[in-house]
Amino acid sequence: MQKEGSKYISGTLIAQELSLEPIQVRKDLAITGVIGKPKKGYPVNTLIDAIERFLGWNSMQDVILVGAGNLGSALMGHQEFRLHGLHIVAAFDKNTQKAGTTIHGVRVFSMNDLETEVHKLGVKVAILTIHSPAAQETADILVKAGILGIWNFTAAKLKVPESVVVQTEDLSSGYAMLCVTMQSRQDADNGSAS
Amino acid sequence: MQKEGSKYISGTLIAQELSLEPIQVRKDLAITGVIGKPKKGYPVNTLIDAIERFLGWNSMQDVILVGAGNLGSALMGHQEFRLHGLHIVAAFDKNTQKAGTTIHGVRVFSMNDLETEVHKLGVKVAILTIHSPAAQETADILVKAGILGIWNFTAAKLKVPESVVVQTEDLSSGYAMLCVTMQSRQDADNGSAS
DNA sequence: TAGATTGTTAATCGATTAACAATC
DNA sequence: TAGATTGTTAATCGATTAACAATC
Repeated sequence: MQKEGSKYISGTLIAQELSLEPIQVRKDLAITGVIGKPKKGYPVNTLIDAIERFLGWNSMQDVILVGAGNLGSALMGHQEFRLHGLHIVAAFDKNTQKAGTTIHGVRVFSMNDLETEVHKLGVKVAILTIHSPAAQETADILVKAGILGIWNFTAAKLKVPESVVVQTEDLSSGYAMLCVTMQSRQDADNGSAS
Repeated sequence: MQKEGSKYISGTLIAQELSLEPIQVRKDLAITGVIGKPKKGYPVNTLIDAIERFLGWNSMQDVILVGAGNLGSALMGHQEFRLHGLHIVAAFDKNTQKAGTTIHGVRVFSMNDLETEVHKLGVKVAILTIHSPAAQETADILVKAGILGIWNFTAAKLKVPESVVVQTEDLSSGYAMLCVTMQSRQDADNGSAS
């Protein structure tokens, strides 16, 4: 809508586009504090700004990545993150052979350099893409280094001080969710057919 | 507990281990249908079996992957999936140069072969790891080929028939969640300090 | 003015948590 | 028996949805 030069967009239209109910859209947009005009809708530019600010997409944040394996490397090369304020400035791996190399433009360090680099770079957020069994001990190292937010891609339920925020992205759980939903869908179909 | 030879485990202990409330554990375990013994707890072997069956970890499921880029390749090489019943049997990419190659042991095909291969392999689930802008049209192709479950790693909100299940794993949303939680945590701290 | 759309207040819903009798 | 633990039933909570007056 912004590209098309529209000044306003209605919650009704957004809802239609996203297959949601208008009330859902209005409630969500209320969080941003943007006020709409009855009959016209919400001011497009203001709304985009507010949402981007709310989601933290307006400013780049430097983060580190721990575990430069398959998944870690993929995330370092994931271009879409740039659009959403995420900048990976350094990676760490327990495999000392990787230290000194560069993956998708990101320098890889030894785990021993972690605390020093975190202080030097002043980063507050870490992406955790190591194997699950070593997750807790690595999280402890991150917390000790002063990290305040952990984006956790392992299956481990991390125990951290309450000052530290953990966002877990457990891929296997996501897949299990898909399977369970498909299964219950199928059961429902069979049930109704009998 | 199974390795240690214990026959029973109490919900209280599980809760302690996972930093949950006992009632939460009891409610969740009730879904599996396993019945525990007062004073002793739940039978360990039976419980593990039931949970694995519920989550679909007991049987391997063949799936395809569409979009053999950074993220797609990482998922093909992700060993942990094997433990959770997920087996990627073929990959597809719009880049015809990749067709015929093998990534982490998975054969890559042209998008043109998708429908044929889906029928030949009899797969019902697809992992979608392409760029967001092309997500909807690719989802349409998958649906047309008979796919019933889509594990969606793009930021797009896919529109599919109600017979098809979509599980979206939007990485950027996950990161936004982390940022918003950290922000509100910080605001709360400042608020209490004033 | 008429009607679409907002924002607020109330109602519904589902999930989480609490309470407690049953039981090994 | 005493006490820990389960499973069920009720209460609480937060989020989603509905209803509707305000307004451009």
